[in-house]
Amino acid sequence: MTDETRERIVDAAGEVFSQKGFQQATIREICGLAEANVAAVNYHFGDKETLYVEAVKRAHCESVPVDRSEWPSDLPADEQLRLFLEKMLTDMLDRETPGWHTALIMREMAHPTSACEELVRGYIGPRFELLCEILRALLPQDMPGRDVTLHAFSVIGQCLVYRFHRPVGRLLIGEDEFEALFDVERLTRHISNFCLAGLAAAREEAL
Amino acid sequence: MTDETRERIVDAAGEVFSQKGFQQATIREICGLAEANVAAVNYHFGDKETLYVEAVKRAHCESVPVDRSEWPSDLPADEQLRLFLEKMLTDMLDRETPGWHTALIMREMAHPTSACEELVRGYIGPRFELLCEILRALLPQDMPGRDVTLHAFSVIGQCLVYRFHRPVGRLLIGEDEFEALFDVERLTRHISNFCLAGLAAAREEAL
Amino acid sequence: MTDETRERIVDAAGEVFSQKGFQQATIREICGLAEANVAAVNYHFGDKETLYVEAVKRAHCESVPVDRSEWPSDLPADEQLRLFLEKMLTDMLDRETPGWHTALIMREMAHPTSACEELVRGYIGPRFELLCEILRALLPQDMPGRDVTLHAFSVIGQCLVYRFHRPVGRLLIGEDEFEALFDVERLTRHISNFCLAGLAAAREEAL
Amino acid sequence: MTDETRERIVDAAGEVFSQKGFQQATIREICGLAEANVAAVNYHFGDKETLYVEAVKRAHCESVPVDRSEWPSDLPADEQLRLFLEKMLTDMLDRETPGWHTALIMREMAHPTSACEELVRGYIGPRFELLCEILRALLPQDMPGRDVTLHAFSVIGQCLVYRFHRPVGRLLIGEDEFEALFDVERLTRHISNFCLAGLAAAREEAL
DNA sequence: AATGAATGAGCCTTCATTCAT
DNA sequence: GATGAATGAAGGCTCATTCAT
Repeated sequence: MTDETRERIVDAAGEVFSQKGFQQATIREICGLAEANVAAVNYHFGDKETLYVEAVKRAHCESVPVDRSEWPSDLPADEQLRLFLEKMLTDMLDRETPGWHTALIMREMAHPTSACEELVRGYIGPRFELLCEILRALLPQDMPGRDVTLHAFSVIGQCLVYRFHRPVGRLLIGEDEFEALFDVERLTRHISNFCLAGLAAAREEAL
Repeated sequence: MTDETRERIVDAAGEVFSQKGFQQATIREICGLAEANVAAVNYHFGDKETLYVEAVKRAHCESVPVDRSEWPSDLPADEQLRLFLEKMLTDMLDRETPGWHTALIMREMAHPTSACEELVRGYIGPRFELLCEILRALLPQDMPGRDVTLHAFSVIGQCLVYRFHRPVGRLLIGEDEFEALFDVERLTRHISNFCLAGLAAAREEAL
Repeated sequence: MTDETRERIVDAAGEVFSQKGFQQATIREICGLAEANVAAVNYHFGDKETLYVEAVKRAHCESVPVDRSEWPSDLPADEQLRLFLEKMLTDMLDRETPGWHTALIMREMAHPTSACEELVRGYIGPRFELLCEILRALLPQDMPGRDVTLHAFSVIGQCLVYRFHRPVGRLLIGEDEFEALFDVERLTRHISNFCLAGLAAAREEAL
Repeated sequence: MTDETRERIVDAAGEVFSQKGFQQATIREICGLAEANVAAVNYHFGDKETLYVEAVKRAHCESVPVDRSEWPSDLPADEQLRLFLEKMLTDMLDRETPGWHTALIMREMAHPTSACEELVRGYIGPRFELLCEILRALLPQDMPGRDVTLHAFSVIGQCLVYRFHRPVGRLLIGEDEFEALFDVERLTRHISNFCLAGLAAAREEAL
């Protein structure tokens, strides 16, 4: 009850920021949505930027953390990759997820601000680490870290493209056609197959 | 003389828009760079958005077109893919290229506006078509178009990630480490190997 | 405990008001300095202006009063004038005096507010009266009060100029040069000599 | 006609600034008075402060300059001093003078801003120089410059007190009584007599 | 008695746009 | 054809004040 307004503002801010970005979003709109006074932002956060950082922070703090103790590390590595992709694609593409949390994180990935550093530390970093570990099990043991990284980016890039270039994709192959691709299961299958083949080739080449 | 000003404005607009984006760029800055009057934009283009579209248009019109007659279609398909990747990565990553043309196109890919449609028609589309044709030669002939598209996105996604998520990448693995990856030759080699393995696997699976 | 906060606020207010003036000072800064809540000002004083008046009141209440019983009225009038000037200049110019009391009074003299009336009654008035009495002893006995007043203003004006137009003075004759004048002894000597000559002339003329 | 608005704004700004000071004056009020748009200030001057400086500049530029060639240097020095005082007091006290020019200059003398430096250079400085020259003719020739300065401040101080401490004066001796003193002729006579006696004493002492 | 939270009015500034020449 | 001048809407922010506890 006491800091209900503060909460409402962060929530509204996340909503608006995730849709319009930092510059385009206005404090007035945020406060309108939060049914709060414009001055409340200044009171609770100091300024617009701090509010933005706060929203980003909440976005990743309230996201399901990568709990390594819960990760099925005993699964075969290829299954782990499949699982990883499924989770990642679900997070990014699932239109059922109502909140603005992921949307804001994604926006921050495209337009990093001062909030990005912490986002990388607390959200992106751990996930990236996990992916690298999985890949390492699928790659030659003596492969230099840099090459593992290249593979990780290859995996990630194939997912991100659907999130960040959706409008271009819709124009490119037709709206319906593109939207039909937004099927987590199908994409998971395709990308994991595609990647596993690439990884296997790297293994063979190393022999 | 008469439309020299117009030209200067479009050029300055491309410069500024590509650096700051549509909203952040101001007409005053553009006109300052173009040594023109603030009112000139509205006089010549009507409004800011039209000027933006004009700049995007020029960006892709003056880009080297994908001249299919010049494309070495007689090369082996895997060589073509390698070549395609090299060109794409060079365009996107080469810091030597001074102009704003590519930068603006890339920005439009991330934040599509009304200008995007034409950009897809005149710039992205043809390149995407070319890629799909190359891939079709490397994939089972009876593969449905939708699956070819999936492969095309897999190829493109691996390239775009370096362009659009550079800041995150730098934070993720360290500035120097990440910049060291920005080597067109290395990336071309990695991505083409990775993709060719994936494509080969799709061929085998179809047997 | 109960009105300790109140005291702290008045003290902080005097500090801040004396440095920044009424408008420029903010309740937040005052309360920050007093380690009190922003609402405390309105709670204890009603509004900002009342607090200001309170600070001015304390400034002159806690100032050393002109205790006529202690004033060496038996001294020769010219010595009394010299003493008066020395006290006045010391109060106004002595940089050693740390408190905000005089500073606030001086500010109020330059920008009178509603607090001024009481300040005149309790602080300035008595001092002015004393000066007039001293001058009357040095002027023709039948001189009209209005002319005595003129002389009093002449005396005061010569002192105030150093307090209120210091910045201009520094620009006018150079910073170091001007600051060198800020020597109470020197100024006392000069002004008293100057004035005594003027007073003597008035006496002679009256003969 | 062309920059009529600009002129109107400076004029209105001078009016408002001279009455309310820099902080208290609002662009809105100034533009309201000038019948101009708020944005016009930004267009013509960049910001509020620059406008203020501009107003101060005009205030002293349009003031009657101290044209040394027109100054009656052949008059006896005591007559020159009388004349100087008359002019100074007229400028400062004459309620007939309609413009805001002097009022703004006076305000700047009490609360110097960045505009003060130029004001001293172009307005106050020359007048001060003139006064010093006059005084030098009335003081021992070998008197150190610093002591001449002291005398100059004594002269000026007696004038300024009527301008800057009028409210206190009114409270001190009664409104009507004080306003009755605002007679340029009477003040000129008193101050010049008072000063000439002081100067004469300094001469005699030097013998 | 005292305070953290919230408010509303207002300020300076910015910007794309329009107007008058 | 082209521009300097002017505009109105809006934005972020500040501040004294009030409210609810």
